[in-house]
Amino acid sequence: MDAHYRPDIIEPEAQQHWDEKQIFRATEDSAKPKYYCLSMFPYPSGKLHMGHVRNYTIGDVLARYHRMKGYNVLQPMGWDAFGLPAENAAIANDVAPASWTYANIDYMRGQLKRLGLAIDWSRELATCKPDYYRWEQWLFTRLFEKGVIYKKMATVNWDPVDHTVLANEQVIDGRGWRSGALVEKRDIPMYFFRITAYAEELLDGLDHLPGWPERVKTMQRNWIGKSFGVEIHFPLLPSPAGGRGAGGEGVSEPVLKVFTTRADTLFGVTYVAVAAEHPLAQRAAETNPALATFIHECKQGSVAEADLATMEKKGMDTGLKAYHPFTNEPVPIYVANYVLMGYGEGAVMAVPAHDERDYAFAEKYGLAIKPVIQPADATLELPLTAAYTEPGVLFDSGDFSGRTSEDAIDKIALVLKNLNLGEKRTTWRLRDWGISRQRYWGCPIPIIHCPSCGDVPVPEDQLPVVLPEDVKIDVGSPLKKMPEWSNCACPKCGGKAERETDTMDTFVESSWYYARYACPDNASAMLDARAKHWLPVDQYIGGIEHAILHLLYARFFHKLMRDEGLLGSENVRSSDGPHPNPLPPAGEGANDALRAPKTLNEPFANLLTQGMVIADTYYRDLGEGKKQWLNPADVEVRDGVHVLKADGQPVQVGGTEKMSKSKNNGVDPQALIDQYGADTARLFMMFAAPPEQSLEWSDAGVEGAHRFLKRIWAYAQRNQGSLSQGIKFLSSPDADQYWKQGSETTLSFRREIHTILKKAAFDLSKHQLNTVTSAAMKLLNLLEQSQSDVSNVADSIALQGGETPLLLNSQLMLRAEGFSILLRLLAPIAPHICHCLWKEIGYGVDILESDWPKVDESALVRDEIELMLQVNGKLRGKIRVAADADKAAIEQAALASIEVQKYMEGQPAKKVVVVPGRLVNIVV
RNA sequence: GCGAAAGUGGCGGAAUUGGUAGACGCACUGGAUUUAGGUUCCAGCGCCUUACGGCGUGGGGGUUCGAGUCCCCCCUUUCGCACCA
Repeated sequence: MDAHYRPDIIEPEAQQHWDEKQIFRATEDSAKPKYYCLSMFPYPSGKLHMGHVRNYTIGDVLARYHRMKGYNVLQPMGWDAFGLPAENAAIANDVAPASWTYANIDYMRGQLKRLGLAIDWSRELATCKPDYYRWEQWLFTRLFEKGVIYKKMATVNWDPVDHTVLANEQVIDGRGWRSGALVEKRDIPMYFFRITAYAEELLDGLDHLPGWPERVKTMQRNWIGKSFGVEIHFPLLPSPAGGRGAGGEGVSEPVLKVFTTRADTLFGVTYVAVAAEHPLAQRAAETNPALATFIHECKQGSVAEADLATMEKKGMDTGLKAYHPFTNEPVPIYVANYVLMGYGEGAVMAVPAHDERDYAFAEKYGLAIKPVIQPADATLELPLTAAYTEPGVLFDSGDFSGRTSEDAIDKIALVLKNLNLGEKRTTWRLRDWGISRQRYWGCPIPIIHCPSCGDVPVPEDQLPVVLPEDVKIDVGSPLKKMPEWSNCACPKCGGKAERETDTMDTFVESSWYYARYACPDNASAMLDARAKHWLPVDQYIGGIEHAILHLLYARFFHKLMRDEGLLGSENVRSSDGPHPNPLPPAGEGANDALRAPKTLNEPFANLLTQGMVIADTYYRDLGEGKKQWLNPADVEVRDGVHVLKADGQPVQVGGTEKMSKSKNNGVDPQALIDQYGADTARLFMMFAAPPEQSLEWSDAGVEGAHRFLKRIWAYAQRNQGSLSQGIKFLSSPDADQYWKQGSETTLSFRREIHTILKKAAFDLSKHQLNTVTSAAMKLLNLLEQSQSDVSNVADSIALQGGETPLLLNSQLMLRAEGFSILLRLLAPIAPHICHCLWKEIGYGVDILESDWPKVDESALVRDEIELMLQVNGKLRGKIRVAADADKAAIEQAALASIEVQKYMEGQPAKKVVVVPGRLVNIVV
């Protein structure tokens, strides 16, 4: 054994051992229960960042822990390889997106391997390879034929200078990021997934995901946004006296349809507002140049909802009127920039008295504000100074006055229905998923446009539609300039036709990769029986930023694949059933596996959303509001001042922010691993913060983590002889006898060790890995303290292999047992050093094959316990009582305590609260 | 703007889930070892106070014998908002 801890030597050795034994290769034929542990796959941006290291370390710790607990673990890895950055890099560096991507993958794969992750690399996949995306195209054609995918117009950001569609990210302050031109909205045809058809199921499914964080489920529920409301028709012509109702066959009275969740406020409507794209607005604009100009203005700006919601609310009167369905009074129709054509009916009824946005709009344009709702137990103070948005009781509302909001909504809907002027409706905030992208580096949409047959899906035998990789990129997709690629024959009529040149949203690839890992080598089917074996994913780990979109799309795809019969027939719309691979017998820590039933119609049974990695920022003012951001690695503290290492001059300290290129505060994980080794990097990441919280980078913290590993190494090195002696006693048939002969000190050390282990097992079940790490540190502290309990005599005898006095056996056992618990507890977090020491000391050949340490409950038993004494809730003292003392005895002992009597000041106890095992509170 | 979370020493964080606030680590201070730097080891370390003691978990209020934890209001920060991944 080397005298010094040398990660540069032991880490490659351990990794070579795992490689040669193919120890992480997962097979389907194991008798053990399966555990599919998946971390979100990386986009191959160039090199790993700290967020990756954190994500994959968390996943690896859970994978290794479950392996030691006796599960058949699958942990795969792949590449989310299509996407916008490859096209930007291609323009910047004059390389093809494909070769840039493949080079990045090769480099990053090497980095991941250097981290020592327990990954089954035989299942690696990259979404930009035809053997992956061909199945996405295949599924697309099936869904297109089923009508789950359809085409319609949709609004995008249009750069009028570059003549390209822009991603929201590429719109900065309403302008294109390269051209600087004011962005416009433009309608183009796009393909859509009918995700709204699954809205109900996606919503209900959340109730069957106990292993998901509550906040993620809440966010998804709100995103799906089921709301019950009323569709109301505002006639566009005044009603002839006495009669209303349906028009004749196929002919209907012209109406303006709106949807509202607050039908109770209907009598407070003072105007209606329509989107700029609404047909009514368009028609009015034909004869109204000012309105036409305004509508054109509304077209400016991005389509991002955050922009739409924060922009100044503007509107203009169309001059048209709609007629109140009950009072028949005319109300003006406004065009408003905050009404979205793509949402609901593209029109809203406005009730300024009871809606904040409508109130502000009415104030601005001098529209009437008519209150119709008041609190149940009070009257409104008039005139209103702000919208009253709470439900209440109706007044000034015709026959409905006096009803509560809830009651009125039902009644109003009923009357409207009888008049054929509306009805109750359920609406969803969720919109269908538009997946067409006018970009090159993505999966081609497998559609052929034929002048006579229309949109024809590419037949199965012509798949995949291969994306040409050897291209030059400038502005716009090269596919649109490659007739040799896009010209083709119509599969139906054989006539001249053209391929679709749009590609798919990269979210499509990441919506099903988790299933393909089960069978990445299958060239004849998207999924096979192996997918049925491994799914659902038992533990999914990734950033909280994916809480809504990616996780919702993946859940949606799971249901699509199920309905295609791809996940095994018994998985189709079935309820819970027995698990084919039962859990190992319940024991300590058994609650850690929230195992999913195989029939769960969800892809991810348990979800862990890790926080981001943040770091300090430093900058120098360059004047004119410009800042030069300096990397933390180049900054140091001299005499309490932050200075740049290069010139020794002070720098400004910014905030602590997410590691990013723009703030230049990223710390390169490679440098960290090169300097300290993978185990230190992993240990620091796990220790510095609980997985779900953000993690603040700290060089000093890394030093601390490294110091701990060095201490472990030194301890093992120093005690090698007595540890192997202890191992012999532990495995001897007399072990129990030896424990019984242990000194009080030895037994109390052992009690502490097992208490720490028990707490660590509990923490692991909660995935609270920072306190598991601190448990390992506590164990080493204890073992070092207990050192003095074992005499030097014992050490030298043990080292010589001679007989030890009986009294010392338990002390040697304590060391050997404690250290073995420490190594096994730490093995998932710092696998290399634990692998090496386990073998060197002689615990066994491979720590991965050892059992997870068990708590010896008999070691936890104690005779006396300490109770806190409180007087009026304030801590005033402590007493020791027998562990089995009853309440009366405890109360008596507490009242007799000198500290308590001092603070009672002779007053009688009003009440005595005894919390067994914890405290006594005396109220005077 | 809407939706969701988080605020605890100088710092990262812990608190057996309503019962000893500050585990573990970092930083710092003192000491030992070392020619020195580094390393390693030992001790101390919430704030105020000479002390007795008091105060203390973003701010304000409430429930309770007892609140970091539960409820209400406010402030700040972070994440998401459908074409970044």
